[in-house]
Amino acid sequence: MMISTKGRYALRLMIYLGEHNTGDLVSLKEIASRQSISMKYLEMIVSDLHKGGILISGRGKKGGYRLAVEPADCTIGQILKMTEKSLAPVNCLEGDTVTCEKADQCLTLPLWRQLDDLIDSYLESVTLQDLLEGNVPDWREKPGTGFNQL
Amino acid sequence: MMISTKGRYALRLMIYLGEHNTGDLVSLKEIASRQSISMKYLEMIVSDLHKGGILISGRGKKGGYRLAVEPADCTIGQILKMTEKSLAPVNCLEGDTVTCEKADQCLTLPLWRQLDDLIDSYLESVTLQDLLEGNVPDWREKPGTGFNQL
DNA sequence: TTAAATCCTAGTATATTATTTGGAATAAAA
DNA sequence: TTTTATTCCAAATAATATACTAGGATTTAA
Repeated sequence: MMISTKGRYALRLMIYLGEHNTGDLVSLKEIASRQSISMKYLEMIVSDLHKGGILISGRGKKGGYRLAVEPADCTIGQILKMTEKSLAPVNCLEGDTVTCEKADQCLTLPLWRQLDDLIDSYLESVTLQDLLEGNVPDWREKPGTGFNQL
Repeated sequence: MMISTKGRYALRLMIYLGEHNTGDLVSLKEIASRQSISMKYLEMIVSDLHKGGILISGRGKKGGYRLAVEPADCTIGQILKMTEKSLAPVNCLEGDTVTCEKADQCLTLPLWRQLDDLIDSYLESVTLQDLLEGNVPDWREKPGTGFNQL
């Protein structure tokens, strides 16, 4: 499994805020109880998203969070990259450069690179808005359009 | 990371056997030393591949392993499914059926299904022969052909 | 001044992955 | 027939990563 509960919770949180995108702040307490997620765990997740700049927060009583971006401008890839350490399908591709000394003779590395690129491209092609609308793009559909046209 | 060292070692082992595909048996000792992998760890991996029917083994002195299939008929997806518990990108999709009670109202599930299908399709589109030739298909190339035509 | 919230750091429990240990069974070679 | 080199099998342990909790400081509206 490549995407942990942390990333999945982050998505569910972003969806919740997208569904309650009125301009008012929503408290973690509310989200935690509605989504049955530990509030303390959510705090850590929200912290990542806040630092990533896609959430606006307000402290003190009546504090909480709201989206800092338009759902249509926020990709799933962006969200997951803020919360997951890495989206790479293999260890070899974590970090910016491949450190393995056998990299230049490795017959599998090109495979992992392709897979990594494929996954990243797909996740960057889907937006929060798509999820909110229940309109997740089908990668098989309409060859030459949408994802296949990237 | 979705693919563990176990799966990566399995691929490297299959590649080694593909490169020494003479009909003779190759011992784990040889593979372990050439690939710098613990022999005892390889034993477990080879056991999975053997049970999966893509290796032929011989016991006793002069024993070892060789491919039971043509490299062109053996997909990377097949190999990885024999060694990895699951190739699913999220927990939710492990096992045959989705057990989550909120599955029918989950706005993220369709996304995970698409991603899972995309990954599986790509890994099933690449064969051991492709890796041996250094010919890993580029999913972006030639829209409507190869992977894009699936 | 109180209450309800964010914010921050660190600790712990759990699960998964990686690897080792120890040996039985088999078969070729000496 | 004994030795040696191998596969085969089950279980134990070590290392790492993930999930979650604890405790409290800070902020702000009521």
